[in-house]
Amino acid sequence: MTATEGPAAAEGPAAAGGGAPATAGGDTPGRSRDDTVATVVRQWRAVHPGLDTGPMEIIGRINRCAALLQQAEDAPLRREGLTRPEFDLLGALRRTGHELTPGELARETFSSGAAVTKRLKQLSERGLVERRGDTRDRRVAHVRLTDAGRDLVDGILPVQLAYETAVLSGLDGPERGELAALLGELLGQLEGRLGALRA
Amino acid sequence: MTATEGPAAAEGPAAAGGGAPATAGGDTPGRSRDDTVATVVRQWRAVHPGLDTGPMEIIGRINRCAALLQQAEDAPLRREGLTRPEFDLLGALRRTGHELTPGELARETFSSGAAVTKRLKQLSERGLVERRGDTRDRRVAHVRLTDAGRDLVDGILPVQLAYETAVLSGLDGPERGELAALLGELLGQLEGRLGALRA
DNA sequence: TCTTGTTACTTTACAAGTAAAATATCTGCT
DNA sequence: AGCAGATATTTTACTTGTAAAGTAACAAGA
Repeated sequence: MTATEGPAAAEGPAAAGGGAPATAGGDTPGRSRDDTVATVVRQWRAVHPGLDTGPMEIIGRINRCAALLQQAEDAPLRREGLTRPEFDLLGALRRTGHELTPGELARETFSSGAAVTKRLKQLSERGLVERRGDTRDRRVAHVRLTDAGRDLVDGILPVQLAYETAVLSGLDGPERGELAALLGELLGQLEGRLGALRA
Repeated sequence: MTATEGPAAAEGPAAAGGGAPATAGGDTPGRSRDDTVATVVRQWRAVHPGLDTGPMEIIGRINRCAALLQQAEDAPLRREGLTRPEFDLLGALRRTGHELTPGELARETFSSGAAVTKRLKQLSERGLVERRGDTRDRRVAHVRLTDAGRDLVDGILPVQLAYETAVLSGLDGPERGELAALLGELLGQLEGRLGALRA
């Protein structure tokens, strides 16, 4: 984002900047609840009328949504004494269905190796994961869920999904589909191209 | 997100879950770059066929996009020796155009008061902000940008916006407009209703 | 005027992540 | 065999955020 769209500051007016007005849910009845980003972008435009604040409308909102969603969704996890990164780690083991090495967990989980090391230590102290050394290559470890770990994940997952469904219930079916598709396209591009941009 | 959509783990298939298929840019020529979330959701569905993984497609992607965007966009800021939260704070002062109290900065910036206190300390040591006590109420302080602070923000902002534009260039104009509108609607709902849900 | 409650901000103790260095082990070549 | 360079993971030192307590100052009623 431009200036202020971290989890912290926000940006941009309603739907101006980018391109076309909303396709589907732009100006339906009770919809247009003005979001914080709209206000922030308005302020920026008043101060710097020349700048194209379009990107703020997307990036600012993504960041702000991510922050709010995370805060909200941490609740069910905390009830079970897990942080999200911890749950992500356990979830990676659960959904792949097999053992993973710390390195694979780091990649799967988009976090650093050092962070994974720390989490594994805690999770294994809690009896949720177990590790075993590779017999061929003694540098590598293999991590697997214990029964308790698997049960914990399986118990939380439906609750989380139900909670998420409730959180998204403000959008109707078609809107959710559109949003998912657009985000998927953006994400695909970001994942494919960001390395290049960064260089 | 459900299980794994923090900045860490991801989720869900392409566009299935939610509702309608993509409105505009669903299956155009070279588009459908498969994103990580799609893979993750596929894995979850294989393990738990009964669960509705729809929310993952949105929430997982928002989180992942936020993580990638943040990493990418930190670059221009770091060049100037700022973290994003620091820039957000300076930006809040710049875009409002007047002094703010620490408390207002915390609200404007969506961060805790303690965090603002720390940042202000560092930023004023660097000569980017100044503080003065309120004469009426000696509990409150007023923070303002120094000239150096203002120049720094004004110098970075265009670079950031240009960078963001480049990052979003994978989407065409109408898609960007749609995405901004949908995110705006979601965010409006989240900001208005999350407190209620949390309760 | 005391004193109770609130507000504004800061401090402290602590949890968690990161980058860079450290360890240990493997691979391929000579 | 022996060594140079890669890999896999952990360790260390440090940064930053948070929650909770602490400090200071205001407001309003008894």
